[in-house]
Amino acid sequence: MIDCNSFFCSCERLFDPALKDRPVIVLSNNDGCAIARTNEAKALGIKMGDPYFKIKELCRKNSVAVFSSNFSLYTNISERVMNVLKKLGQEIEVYSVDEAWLDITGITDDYLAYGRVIKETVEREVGIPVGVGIARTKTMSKLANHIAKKSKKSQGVVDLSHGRYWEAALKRVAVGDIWGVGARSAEKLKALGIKSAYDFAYYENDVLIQKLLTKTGLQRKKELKGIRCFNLELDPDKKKVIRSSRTFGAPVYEKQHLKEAVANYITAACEKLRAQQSLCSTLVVFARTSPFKNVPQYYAYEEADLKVATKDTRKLIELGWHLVDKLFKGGYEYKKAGIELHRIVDEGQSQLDFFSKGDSIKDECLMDTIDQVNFYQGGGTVKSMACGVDNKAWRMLRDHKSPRFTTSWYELPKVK
DNA sequence: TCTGGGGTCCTAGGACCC
DNA sequence: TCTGGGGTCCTAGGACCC
Repeated sequence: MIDCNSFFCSCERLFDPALKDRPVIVLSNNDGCAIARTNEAKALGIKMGDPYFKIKELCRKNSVAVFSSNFSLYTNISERVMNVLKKLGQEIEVYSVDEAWLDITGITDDYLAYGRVIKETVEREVGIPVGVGIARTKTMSKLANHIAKKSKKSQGVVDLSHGRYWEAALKRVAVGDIWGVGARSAEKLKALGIKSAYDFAYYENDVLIQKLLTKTGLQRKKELKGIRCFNLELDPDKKKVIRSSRTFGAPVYEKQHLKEAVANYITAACEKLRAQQSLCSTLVVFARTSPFKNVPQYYAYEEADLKVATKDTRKLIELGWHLVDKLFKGGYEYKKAGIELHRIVDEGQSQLDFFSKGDSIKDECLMDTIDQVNFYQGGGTVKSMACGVDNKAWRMLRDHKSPRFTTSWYELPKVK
């Protein structure tokens, strides 16, 4: 298991060496809360998910470098990391933007040394620091990675593939830090006297564990003892749900603005839908007021089915607007809206309807062409007028965004 | 003024079938 | 006195992940 350290922050540091040793944080959309922190920032007491307005003063006093999230940059750097990793193992499963599992079975007889090679290679070729955890199962390698992050002595690489440090490792990790054991499960286990990963692995009543934590919970327990239950997923499944939602930069009061936002979200979701060669036949639209604000609250949710599945942005926008008409109530401060595409099926496998038509060849060609134009000319070059022109009323706030150094010709770093 | 976004898997229970 | 047995599909909600 290879995991990038403070990934988003490390991406920002990559293009500004002066940030080395300085505390750095990256904020969520709308500059809402902290979603990535370097160790220096963690040491200042900044927690994951802390609202920015609450820590602003702390950041100013300690000259914390603050960034809005810059996902085009992070995604691109992530691809580079994964490409380097691919060359270093037999098989790879990219687990998230900053994590991957690599199968290094039989590549070496010294896994610890090879782990260091992996770490050094990524750092040299991409410039992103990583931690490496090596073990026989996914759950154990996650645990090894967890220790690699915490223990200074390990220098970022921990090998638990042999028995030597295995017990000690289980004893030093709290049960709630096991991959897949969240707060709720940890609480239930505590009631049984299980505190460490070691207690968990050696708890004798498997039937009770399955009852409390379901099948996957028991599988994780087995994995701690080296019994493999989760394999590398080399061919990731297509998405079964595609969601797009945003908090607004400013509250929205007008139906027309809500419709614009919804049209934009549908556009983004449909691009993903077409990219995985799927169709969908259920659309969900929701909108809500801010639960943090002392104003009249309203949560609205509507869904509708199409007779025949589609990937045509225009059809779904039309349906989406219809749903906004149904759910909109005036007099509320809308702070967030979103859409979901459900009942997703593969192209060519959708159920036809005797009386209604699916997407025509012409529709499909139009969508393909728009996707290609937007790919080569930049997102949003061609879009539906339904998406609005300036979106000023509700657009996201991003006051601290770094340039898209690696994905926009206009924002390339300058060399003096 | 002010608190993110996008996913997956599992289970129980309802509804239905023969 | 007193009404079987075996199965599937779907959905909502819980829990978890990054």
